[in-house]
Amino acid sequence: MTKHEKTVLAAKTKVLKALAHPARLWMVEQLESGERCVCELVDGLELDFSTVSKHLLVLKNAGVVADDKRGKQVFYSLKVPCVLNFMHCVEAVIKGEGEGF
Amino acid sequence: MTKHEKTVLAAKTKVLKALAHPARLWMVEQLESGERCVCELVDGLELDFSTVSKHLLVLKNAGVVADDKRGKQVFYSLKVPCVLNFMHCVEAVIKGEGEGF
DNA sequence: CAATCATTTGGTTATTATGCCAAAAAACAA
DNA sequence: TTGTTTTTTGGCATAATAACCAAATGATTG
Repeated sequence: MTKHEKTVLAAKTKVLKALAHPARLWMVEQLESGERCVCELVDGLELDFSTVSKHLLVLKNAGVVADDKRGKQVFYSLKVPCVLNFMHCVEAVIKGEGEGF
Repeated sequence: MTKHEKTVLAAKTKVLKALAHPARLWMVEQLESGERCVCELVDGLELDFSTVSKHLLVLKNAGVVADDKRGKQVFYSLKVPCVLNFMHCVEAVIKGEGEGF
């Protein structure tokens, strides 16, 4: 494996890791229907404000979401909606349909 | 969030976590062009046989790959090829194309 | 059966991730 | 300015991952 291939692999992995946590995946799914402020996400999850904030940072660093501060609130939005298409495939895995898609 | 929603989320997360490691993702990509025995995957990665074997177990438990023992060798194959479609989206994230797909 | 090859399992250690609390910032209101 | 609201940051304890080595298993060959 070349150095470049390793770099590409690491970059892909970073995105996947960002999505690979229930709280983060839930937030990404919420953002499918539009932006949300941090407080709305905290309400949905049963986690500390600081914890949610850190999860959002992980998603942001991976390039999955964008943040926009307006007044006292920070609104997060989905930068790359295609990540959710994938979930249909994942659902196929879950249902054990195999060979799908 | 209902108990059922949590269960679904955990199942999706399991698949994503399985893919979210460079060695495992690399192996999945290799399997795109057909089954491979463990030894072939060990050759490509610079990892111990036992480490590769454990990574394959993670992928198997997540439902992403299937194993088939034939003679002394165990062949792994991709159960759900659609996981690779997703990588096009991930590549869009990496390139910072945003808004893609 | 003994020896060998391919793979898995068990155990240990190092690194990374997660969650909470407390405190700092940033924007606004009084 | 002082206080209030919203979010982020720092620190710490605990849990989950990942890698290696050594040993065990399973299938085949001599």
